[in-house]
Amino acid sequence: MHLNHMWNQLHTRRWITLITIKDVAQLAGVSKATVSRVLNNSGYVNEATRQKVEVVMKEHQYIPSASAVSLSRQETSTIGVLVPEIDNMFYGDMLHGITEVADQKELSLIFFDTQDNGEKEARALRTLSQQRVRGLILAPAVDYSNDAMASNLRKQLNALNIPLVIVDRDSDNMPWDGVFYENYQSSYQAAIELYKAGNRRLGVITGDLKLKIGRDRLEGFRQGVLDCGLNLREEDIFEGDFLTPRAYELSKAMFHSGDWPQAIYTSNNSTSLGFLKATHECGIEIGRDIAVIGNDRIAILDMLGIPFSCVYRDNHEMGRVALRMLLERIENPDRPRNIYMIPYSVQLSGSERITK
Amino acid sequence: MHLNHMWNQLHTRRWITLITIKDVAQLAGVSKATVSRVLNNSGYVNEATRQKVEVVMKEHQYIPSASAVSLSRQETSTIGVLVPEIDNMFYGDMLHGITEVADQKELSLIFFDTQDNGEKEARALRTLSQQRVRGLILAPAVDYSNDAMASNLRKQLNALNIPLVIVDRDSDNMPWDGVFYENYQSSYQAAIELYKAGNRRLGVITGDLKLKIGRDRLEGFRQGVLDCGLNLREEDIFEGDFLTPRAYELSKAMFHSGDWPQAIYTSNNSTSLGFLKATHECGIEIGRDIAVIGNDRIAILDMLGIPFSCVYRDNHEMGRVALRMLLERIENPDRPRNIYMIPYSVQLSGSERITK
DNA sequence: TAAAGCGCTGTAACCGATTCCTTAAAATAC
DNA sequence: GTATTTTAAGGAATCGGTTACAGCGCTTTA
Repeated sequence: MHLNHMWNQLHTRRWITLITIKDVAQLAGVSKATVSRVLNNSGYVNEATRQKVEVVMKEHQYIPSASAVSLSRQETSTIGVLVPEIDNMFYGDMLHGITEVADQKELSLIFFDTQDNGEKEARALRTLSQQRVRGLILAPAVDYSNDAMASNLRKQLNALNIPLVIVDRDSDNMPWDGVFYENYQSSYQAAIELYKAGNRRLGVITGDLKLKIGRDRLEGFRQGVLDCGLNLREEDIFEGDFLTPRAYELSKAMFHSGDWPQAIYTSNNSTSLGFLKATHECGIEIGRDIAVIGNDRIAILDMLGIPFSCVYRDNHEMGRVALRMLLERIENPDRPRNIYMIPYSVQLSGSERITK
Repeated sequence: MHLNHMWNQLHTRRWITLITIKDVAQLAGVSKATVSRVLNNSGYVNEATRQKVEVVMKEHQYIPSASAVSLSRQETSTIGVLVPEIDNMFYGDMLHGITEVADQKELSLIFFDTQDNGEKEARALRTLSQQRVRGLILAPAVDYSNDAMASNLRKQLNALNIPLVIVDRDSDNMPWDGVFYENYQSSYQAAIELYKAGNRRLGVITGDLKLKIGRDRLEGFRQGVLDCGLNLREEDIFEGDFLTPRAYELSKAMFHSGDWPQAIYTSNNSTSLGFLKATHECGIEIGRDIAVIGNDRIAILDMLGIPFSCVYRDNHEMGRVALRMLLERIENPDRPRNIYMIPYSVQLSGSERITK
């Protein structure tokens, strides 16, 4: 109280030099070591001494410096989180799940948005490494087994040698833990559902096929179509990139061509939106002119009562699981690689069927 | 390369002790000070020496510890970001804007989701203070001039004495910089638009009136109604909380009552969604049974071609402005308080009018 | 030719914590 | 009453950087 006041006087409006452990020690008439023991509840401290120190700490609002603690303990209590586009609801939900667990475990999160850009991802990794984060949750921007940047990024990640959980976007032959989604199976299921609803000519707007997640969704769907005794025509495969604008363009072109599949599978939420935008603009009516099933749920559509069938997973849960898994890895660095597959759910609303 | 290898052997699968400045110095045959000079491009360094050091750094993938740097420099390069609910698109967009600028300026973000909870906010502030963040962007969970928790939080923020920008949610008599939105005026405008569209009995689903932002939107709307020569009936003011479930309940009750205003103003995006959900469930048709204008744009509705008129601002821009403002404050702690009002836009789509 | 200045580098103190080691007093055992 | 253990607290090294200062060789200037 008194000290703070003095400092305020000295450098008004400047960065206030916060009170340090040394100050607390002096004010309480003990050594730094003792204050540290009080702080961490470690070792022997006489009850009276503890009280004395605690009073001083409270009175002066002592807050230990995380940098100093990290430096001397040789570890931080921050977790890195890296996602490709935070303005996609999917990652918002996931991040929410992560923050929930982080809050419980008193961890801080350092956050990066890589904007689907491999170079930004590399930069972010470097920064995270400087920060000496305790662990990392990574939703990669690129396919780590494929992309041109990949080998660099892999090297970087290996060099970091940090507890790591990959979320959402799998790559082949990765040594790291992961929380993924049954991309193949859910997409397979999407085909089945479209078939069961009576559609016989099926199409798909794919995601980015440079990503394994994109290929898996296409191949799962394709296999589903085949197993229904149908075939997936080449011209009914529209190669997208998981983003809205491209899906929109593809869909519009498709409708303008005048010839399209009875039913379409859209590979993620952004793709679905692009598709829906096009249907609206082209005067196409779902349930009359075309049927659709999407990957990813779009909560707003449900609220509005707009029928939109989908296969999806719990994004929120995905975030929670990811951080929990990371913590287990941190606890036990030697345990074998762990992969958790978030199960998919099917939500049928009628949009997968042509009724009119 | 060689060193890393050795370490890998020693403690396999353990946290690798990264190479330090001391190691680099030794390997390059110079002192720590010289390495530091190379690192920061400060002071005199002979070109040959610089080369030598840089080679060693590159070869051994030297990455300086942020904790050590912060400790000795007495400042960090991290910014704290605190939002009430990251799974609301609004904050996702804002965060995106923030990350954009942070990336340019090579700043790290420490992120917290307070879930509209004052206690979590207090905890987060404590953690941020430990982290000695360079500055803080805060979208408060509570009204700092009103709420029961407020005085504690205010005290805490004052104690932190950290460069601070408040975003989105204003409070009275706050000494801090802020980036806000023309809540009063935009809501006033909403009333005007509803009037111009021919509606004469207007209603509102408010936000949380414990928040200034909620009160401003209500009062702006009320004044607008009055200035149109109408009055805002008490029974046409539905007191919500900015969240979807409550707005949904209120709207449903309103429709069940059989008597409702010609036009409704919904106070934010979540409120709009609750309202829309209710209209759908109750078989109410917008444009026939009721007109609506919302605060906040809902991008998906535009894509789907669902008419939804609104007053709104650029959330993305809001994030960018906030961080830029924060950086200016950090540069110049003595400058007078700065407030930026994000202008509002009006988007009319027909939903503000009853045509059938 | 001596003093001053410049370019370059190293030594050592420091930032704010933790922790090992030591010492001393108090409590307990024999 | 002495030996041993337990409790309590301080001194000092340490973590990995930054930076003020000193020193040295060489060039420039009076």
